[in-house]
Amino acid sequence: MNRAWLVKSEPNAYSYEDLERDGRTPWDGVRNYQARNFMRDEMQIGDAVLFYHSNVADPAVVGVARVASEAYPDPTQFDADDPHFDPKASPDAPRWMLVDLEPLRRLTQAVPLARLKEDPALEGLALVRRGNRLSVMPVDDAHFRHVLELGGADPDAL
DNA sequence: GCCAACGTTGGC
DNA sequence: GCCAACGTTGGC
Repeated sequence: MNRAWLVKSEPNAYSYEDLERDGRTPWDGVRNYQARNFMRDEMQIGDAVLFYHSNVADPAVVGVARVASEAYPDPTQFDADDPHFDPKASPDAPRWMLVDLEPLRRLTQAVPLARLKEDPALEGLALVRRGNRLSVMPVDDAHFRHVLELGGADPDAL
């Protein structure tokens, strides 16, 4: 049984359209231990991932992606020219792990944060918990299915 | 190990 | 641009 997840991305930096264009992308730059642990320890190939656009006028879940690789070291941690460079990491002792993501399908209707917040069926969804700053988080299967339905997608047809 | 200072996230 | 929430850092 695959699990479901949600990742946040600022569309100015990397949008769902960018993921569709690229076909596949390493989910790099995550520098939070809890988020890393989810990717490193719990994500499995084939898991479904809600793709959320943050830091925009109307933040929303806009598409579904899929985990496309096992976890491996985030190469940006070793690159001194990269903004996500971590001087305390080395190839022998990597600190930050990531997985690759592939686009599955864009939602026919984006599901805005405001909509998620007001829906009693989504109570407990980590994204709408106050003060939540995680950029990678697990999503209950029932919540996942509900968000897809709100977005006009059939959860059984992924 | 405590905790104040600081930086970041992200909604509004 | 503001600011609340939260994680990290570093002095002690």
